[in-house]
Amino acid sequence: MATMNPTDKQSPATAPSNASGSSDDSRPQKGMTIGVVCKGLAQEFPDISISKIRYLEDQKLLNPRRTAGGYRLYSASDMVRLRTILRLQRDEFLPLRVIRQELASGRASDNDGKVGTPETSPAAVASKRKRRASVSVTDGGAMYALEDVLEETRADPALVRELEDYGVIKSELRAGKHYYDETEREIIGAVTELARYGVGGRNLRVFRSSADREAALLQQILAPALRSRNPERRKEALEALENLAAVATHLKHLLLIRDLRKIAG
Amino acid sequence: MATMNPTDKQSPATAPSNASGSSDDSRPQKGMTIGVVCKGLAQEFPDISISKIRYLEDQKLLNPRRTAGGYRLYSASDMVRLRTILRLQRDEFLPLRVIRQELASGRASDNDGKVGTPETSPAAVASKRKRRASVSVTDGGAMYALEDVLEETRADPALVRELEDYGVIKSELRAGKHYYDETEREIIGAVTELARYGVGGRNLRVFRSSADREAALLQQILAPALRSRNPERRKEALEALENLAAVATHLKHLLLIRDLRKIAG
DNA sequence: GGCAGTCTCAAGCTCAGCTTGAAGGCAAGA
DNA sequence: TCTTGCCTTCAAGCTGAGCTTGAGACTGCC
Repeated sequence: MATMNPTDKQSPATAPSNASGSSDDSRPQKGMTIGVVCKGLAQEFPDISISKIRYLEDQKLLNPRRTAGGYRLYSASDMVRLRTILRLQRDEFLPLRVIRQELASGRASDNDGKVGTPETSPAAVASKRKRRASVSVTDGGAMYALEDVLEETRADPALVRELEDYGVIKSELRAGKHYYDETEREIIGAVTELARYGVGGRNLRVFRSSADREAALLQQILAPALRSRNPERRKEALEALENLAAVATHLKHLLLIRDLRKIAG
Repeated sequence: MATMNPTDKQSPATAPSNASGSSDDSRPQKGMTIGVVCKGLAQEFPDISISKIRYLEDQKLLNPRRTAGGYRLYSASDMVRLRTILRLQRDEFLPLRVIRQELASGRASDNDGKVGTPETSPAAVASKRKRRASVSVTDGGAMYALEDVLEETRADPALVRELEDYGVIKSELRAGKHYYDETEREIIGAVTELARYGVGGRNLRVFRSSADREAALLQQILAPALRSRNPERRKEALEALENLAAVATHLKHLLLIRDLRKIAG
């Protein structure tokens, strides 16, 4: 659980109060202070901040307990709620006003469930909205440990190693552990999916090289604007890059489908 | 005009510009001015305004034709697009930046059926229906005349000829006129979009050849099943093919984004 | 020719969603 | 107890998205 918070002070367990530690998780059951909460969320949500958490409370999205002295104390379920809020905001682009309603109406489910919530609602509701993140050129910055990635994607460790060997993915080494950003994680997920159909690691070089070629092409086209000192111009170029990537992907898909149609019929 | 689309709404009722235009509108074929468009959308979107429509164009979400004098002229497909934009904004709370990408990537579909339809059907059905014909290996069969395609996509005729020369698209000749299926039409649309950013026709060979290679790869993997006489097995193989294509496209997009991120700095 | 409709471009406006700073209180180790 | 760092509130400010407004000029149609 290495964190990358800008307001970093890095030390794993600055847990205030003890462990009444009933069970499995090393989570301090008795409630965490706002700073601890913030650090805990920083890896998944790099742009979290203490002031933001306070702001969310101000907006009636949270309501943690308080100590006698007025300190906020966040329980495990507060954490779940907060995580849900941040996910809805980041992935679904919902405004806080709407998130508040979703939560109030019990519609927002958290499929992550470390906490034993019985998950009464139909799964259909949960999967209704798809994840839209990770298709942006500007990286979010969140990092995930190898073990987390493996668990989430249910990928074969050998496959991951193979990918790393082929240079398809590239991890960051920190404190002897591999960390991956969101894109790498999704790449691993996609590759795992392909592997289920029998597409092996060696076939992926095809994909990689064509991606490289296309990237070079797009770069060439936008090179002048990208090199510009003018920040406005640069920002526009980055947006153009994203749009170009989206259109190019769409085009490639269409071409692929067309080819496959020939094959199929 | 001379479309052969089964879902054609050919009702040349030259009714006066009725403000309601509820469901099946009369086709003011030649394009509407911004004021007319605005009034036409006012019932479904009360907070629409002329300046807002212009703003959306400024943000690269629309690109209507112009008269010689500079007046904007909105076609029927412009209207569809605009309506989609407004719906995504109002119902899905998507920011314009994201809507732009959704549209560019062809992901945004227009399922109407607005008023009070409870949509009780399970999500599976909805998402299946949401899939557009042009991304399915089983062709819908609709064909469009060149002139219609040109008008709808606003493509440069020279570009289309170039694409045809490069073998990127292939028309069917019927009664001396070129006809294109839905996929080709979308390919032309995507290419036109790319052309706006300066990606020329000759660059598209890169895309084509990699599509060919990938198609060959997928074919190889599914060849036995595809050759099967058993119709069930064949159907499964076709489904697998579509899934593979979708995942492969996603993977390619991720790889491209990753490369672009390096480029972007 | 006249007049409603439209054009561009720059400036401004509003609101969501935070951030910052000041002035001070709480918790816990030395 | 003291000290140090984390925490508190509150008010003010900032930034970007998403438009609106106004000025001044042009278009298109009767």
